[in-house]
Amino acid sequence: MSNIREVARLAEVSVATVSRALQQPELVSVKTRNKVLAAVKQAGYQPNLLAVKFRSGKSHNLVVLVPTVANVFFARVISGMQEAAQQRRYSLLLGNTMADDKAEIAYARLVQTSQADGLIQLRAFDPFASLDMTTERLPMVNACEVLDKAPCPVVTLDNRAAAMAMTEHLLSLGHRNIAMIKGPARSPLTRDRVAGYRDALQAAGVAFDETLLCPGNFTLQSGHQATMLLLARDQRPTAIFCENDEMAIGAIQCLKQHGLKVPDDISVAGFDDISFAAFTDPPLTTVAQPAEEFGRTAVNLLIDILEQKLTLLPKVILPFELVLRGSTGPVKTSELVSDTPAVHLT
Amino acid sequence: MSNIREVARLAEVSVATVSRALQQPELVSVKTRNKVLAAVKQAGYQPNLLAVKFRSGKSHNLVVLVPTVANVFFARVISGMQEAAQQRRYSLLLGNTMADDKAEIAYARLVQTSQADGLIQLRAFDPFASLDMTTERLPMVNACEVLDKAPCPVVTLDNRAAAMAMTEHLLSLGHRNIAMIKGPARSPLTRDRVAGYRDALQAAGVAFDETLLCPGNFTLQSGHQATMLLLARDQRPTAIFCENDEMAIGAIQCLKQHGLKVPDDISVAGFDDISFAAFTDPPLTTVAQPAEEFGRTAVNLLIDILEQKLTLLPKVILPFELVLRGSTGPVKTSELVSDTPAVHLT
DNA sequence: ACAACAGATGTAACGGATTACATTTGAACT
DNA sequence: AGTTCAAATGTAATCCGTTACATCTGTTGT
Repeated sequence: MSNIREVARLAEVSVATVSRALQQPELVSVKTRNKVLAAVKQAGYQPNLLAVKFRSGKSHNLVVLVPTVANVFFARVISGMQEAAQQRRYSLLLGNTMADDKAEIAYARLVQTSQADGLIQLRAFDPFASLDMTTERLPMVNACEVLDKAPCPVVTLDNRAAAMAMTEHLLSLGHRNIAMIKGPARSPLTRDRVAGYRDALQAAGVAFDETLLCPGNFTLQSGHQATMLLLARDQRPTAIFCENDEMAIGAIQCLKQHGLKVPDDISVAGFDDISFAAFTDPPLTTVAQPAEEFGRTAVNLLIDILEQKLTLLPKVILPFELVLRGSTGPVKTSELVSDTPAVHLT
Repeated sequence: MSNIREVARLAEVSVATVSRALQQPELVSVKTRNKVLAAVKQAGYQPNLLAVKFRSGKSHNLVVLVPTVANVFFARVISGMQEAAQQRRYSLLLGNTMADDKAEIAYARLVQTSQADGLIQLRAFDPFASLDMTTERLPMVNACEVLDKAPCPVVTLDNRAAAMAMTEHLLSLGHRNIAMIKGPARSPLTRDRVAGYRDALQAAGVAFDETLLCPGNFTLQSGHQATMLLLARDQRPTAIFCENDEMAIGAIQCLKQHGLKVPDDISVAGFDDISFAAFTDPPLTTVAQPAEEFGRTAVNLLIDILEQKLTLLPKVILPFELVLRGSTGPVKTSELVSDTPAVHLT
């Protein structure tokens, strides 16, 4: 690979002139510039950007920590990141961490060792916290699943309000016996969605029943399994609110396998509005999140920090939207009579 | 950030000794090593890997060009890549290119400018070909959708045989009027799958009908749209073979919306075996591809080339598997009588 | 004709780690 | 004690582009 000295030799100028001709063309004469450009062409010269990065101390890389790219929602977030990063001439180093703390800490080291300038975390975990930090805090943005008191800017959505809105929708259809299939117990995201669900129940004067909360892990399978448990109950729920669409799709399949009709027998709602949500049978009622916008915002925020265009650490809250499709419907009157004696007796 | 000189000063040794103590511990005395390690700790020293990479000329980064990460199949491929890359201590620079040649060429420049050591392309396009190459060929591996005469190792699957196998399955169920929803026309992948489909028809003595080939673009929507066109025909197909699962899911939804039963009225088959395939109603019959294995193999191959563990350029062909689920079934006898007079008349 | 000054170009230091080569240290042996 | 040799360590060059500073060239004004 030819280097700048080779070009300088061919153009019969100094290396400084070559560098200037390519960086700030207005600083060299037209004649020299042409000579240099000709030499560049002749030598097939490509500046070694590893050298440029080394000298400048900036890698122009961003680490992205994703619990799993196989999740359709995260895939959309990554698309958005990609778009923003490309526009601002940064590259993304992808870390598919399977939500493993150790793996995330290993990726965080890319920032510590100057291989990346900053990090975007899509999970409620601070990988820098466990790094022996003699230095100051490294640049980071936390998006989607955010830490309660993140030491960095966050991009999130009012999960509590969103879950409340969806629960209110189900309540308005007459459902009183609403199950929720949650995410992993420790996640603040899950906690907030459960809180929103409880808010809505409370506002409607419906008693909260802890046993209607089923653990899941955001996969199709876990939605299926949780639904099996719900169907085994003495008193079946009339609606199931899943914390993401994958689990909702798993739930719908389980219900059908047991000969139940959605929404006639049981309503199902999801969260995220992945592309498949509009293609289930019936189409899935869900909470739409602006996934790509999450990605774009997180990247732009991080780059703003890196380029010092930002002084304070903002908290961006993106809007959600209730998408009502066919998987939720009014509770059956027969259900009210047969399955919920409490209502009948009052 | 402290550097190696700082550590050398603290440990009262030379920078060379510090470097050796950290790289090849057997070359320094135990006493010195301990002094150095203490100094490293005290200084909070982290080697600047940008400097290491610059000096070594190896970035230990690989560019991955993906048409779209939002596609579930590619998401799985990326997971596999990630896994292999991490094991061999490489990082992945993700390029979500939307199948845009210009974007891909831009990413290819990362390799040309030493920011990445090699490139993995998941599409049938050579981004290096359009780069003014005074130098030799840059390291690349082509996987999944491969070029006909790729100037590099490829990892692929016998798409022709796979499509033939699935078509044979449909033929064995009595279907004679089998539509195919294709991918983009120019893709060799699509061409091969169409060829396999034709092979099977020919072997079974069934006439090939060009109008049964519908263009699609691998999205849910395109599967839906193509199916609309098929349903508008005078003579409806009794089976639809889609070149990926997303399109098959779109097709199933469309059929249901028109009051048709799958597979009783029309059978549907897909390709890829994405996680959602097992959760459709009915579950989707499809061709399983070892997606993660594609990713792992591509990465390992590329790294082998980079580390010169490979002399010739191999072509790896991974196995496929027919996954028979509920979306395909025997053709209805009534169909044979009413809808396919050609069969009746012979 | 000369001073003053801007514009163009060159020289060399710099960034941080690695490593070839040179030098020192110390142990083992006669 | 002196020689030999291996082990340990140090010195300085190197990777490649950028840029502060120095120098040179040519123009303008008096």
